[in-house]
Amino acid sequence: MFRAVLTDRLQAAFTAAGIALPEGFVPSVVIASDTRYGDYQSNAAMVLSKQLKQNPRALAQQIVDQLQVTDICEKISIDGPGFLNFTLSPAALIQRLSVILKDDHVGVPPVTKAKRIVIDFSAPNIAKPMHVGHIRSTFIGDSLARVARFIGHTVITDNHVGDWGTQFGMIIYGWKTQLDQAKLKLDPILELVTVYKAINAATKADEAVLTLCKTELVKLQQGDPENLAIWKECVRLTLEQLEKVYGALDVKFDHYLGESFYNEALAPLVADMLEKGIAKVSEGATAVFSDGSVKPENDPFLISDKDEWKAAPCIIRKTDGGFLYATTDLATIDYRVKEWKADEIWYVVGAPQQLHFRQVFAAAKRRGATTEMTHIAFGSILGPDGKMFKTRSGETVGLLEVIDEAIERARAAAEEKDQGLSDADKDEIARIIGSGSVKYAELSQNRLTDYKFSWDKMLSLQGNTAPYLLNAYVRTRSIFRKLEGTVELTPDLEITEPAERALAMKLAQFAENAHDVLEDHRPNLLANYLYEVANTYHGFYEACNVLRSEGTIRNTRLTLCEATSRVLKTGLSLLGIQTTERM
RNA sequence: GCACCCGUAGCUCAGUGGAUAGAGCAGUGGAUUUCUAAUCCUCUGGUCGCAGGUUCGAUCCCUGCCGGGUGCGCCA
Repeated sequence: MFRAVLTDRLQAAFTAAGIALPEGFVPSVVIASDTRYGDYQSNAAMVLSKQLKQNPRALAQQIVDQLQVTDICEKISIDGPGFLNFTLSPAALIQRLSVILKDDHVGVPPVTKAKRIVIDFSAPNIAKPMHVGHIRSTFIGDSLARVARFIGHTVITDNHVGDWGTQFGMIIYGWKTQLDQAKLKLDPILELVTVYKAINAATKADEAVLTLCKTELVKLQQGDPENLAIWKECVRLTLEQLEKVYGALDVKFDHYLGESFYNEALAPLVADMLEKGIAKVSEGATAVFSDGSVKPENDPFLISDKDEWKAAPCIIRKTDGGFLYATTDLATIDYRVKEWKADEIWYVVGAPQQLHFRQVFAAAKRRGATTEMTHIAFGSILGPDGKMFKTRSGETVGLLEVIDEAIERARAAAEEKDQGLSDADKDEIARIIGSGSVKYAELSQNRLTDYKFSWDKMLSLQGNTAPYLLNAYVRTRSIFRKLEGTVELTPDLEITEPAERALAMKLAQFAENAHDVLEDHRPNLLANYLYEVANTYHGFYEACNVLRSEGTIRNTRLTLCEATSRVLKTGLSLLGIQTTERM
């Protein structure tokens, strides 16, 4: 908010000073790297000085002479080689506080241009449990969806479940030959996984089993009633259980349009692409090749082999007539564009699939799609050996297992602290802290970095973790509980202590931070910001007693507490983390 | 081979074309008859993988190397 205003004012000052800005140049204003210099800073004068052949400090002075910011700044200075440093006035900060208190969006302005955004995330496979690898897609996708909605976009979340594919040959064969109905009732996914693993192992030992599985798959694809019924039951049972998991994680989807939903569209899609010359038949398969529209090194359909660029086609139909991952994705894009009128589609999928998406996006564009498609990639979660967790063999840590353990540890901590709460309250608090900790551990990290899975990392309750942020929130609420009766917060505010000012300043930055998150699809920016808010609040809390203060000072401090409370609660909710009044 | 991602403190990780590169953990020494200590404050800890280049200024951008990971015609 302040950043945007200062940017506008700077631009106006350039105009007023008669300085013509280069085409497309927008003076950048950022939060000051060191608060000693001010609250915000701009390097515009230094950047322009070369192009305009002027001394940067002299140029800065010209701008300052024309700058009209007295309504929000108490001081502007030119420092070092030509930095413009802005110090906000107490009045401006106070005004911001009252906005944070009253506004139902906590002072975060909506986007100027709302878009329709489809977000594709989580996407678990049928008959396979969600493991820690699903943490990233699920939590990052959910958080991005929350933030996008919060700042005014229309968001459609779609869980593109892996409910069709070659694994069903094995599952159906296993269902027919060794399914345990009793166990299926108890824990459907576990039983299906057990069966799948057993058959998978059997196919490796015995070629004949593999052939039988393939037969079952073909029958399914040809619409055999029995196999179709088994498949449907597998999907139903798995989805039912998945819904419970998502419920526990507080993750919601608008749609569950799995791969099977697009089956009917695949044959016509391939026919259409052949007809339009986008795809062609090669070695029996149908595939999309390079159209030579971009440089070879940027072309997803080319690969270099000994100084020679060779075709790296994207296959959309196998020699045996079967369709592939890419085919379904193309049909899915059609649907999302046509039915949902998507302006943008975001895929929250791991980095290893980058090439796949580059090919699919390029193919979709050749078919005329103008929708902006973004692959929001993330790094892998590695095993203790530093290598990728293997999903095929299934030797990974289960998602629910992690959450349960986290809740248990939080429960133990609550027990140890013993605030005299009921068991039910402790359970609820442990649930919020436990699942919040796991989410925060994921979301506070840069999505592109690979990381080693560690129980300690996921479950730590000390340091930069969810409990730290929740504890700050709890401290704000505790003060209001002690007030005995409601206190009317009045607009007469006065900032006297540095800790008060620092907190007010930090809270004001929420307006900018929420938008920055979507700039690069990075929830960790929000997590980091909230950590700073909590840290600043804890500092304020130690330095400034609220309840023992009086008059305007007390009113100001209470206002700061309420504003902190609102920013933390809202911010955490954008990460998908709930808050608790006590802990 | 080619493409993409990563390399920052003992460990786990943030961060940015700008001013003295930051947190947490671990280690150290303190603070509380509390507004909830799941807190705060000290100190210790760095050739930002290496070498060039662009720039007034590079850990960040470019090039080349080194190291780790991933992906590259009929799995999803």
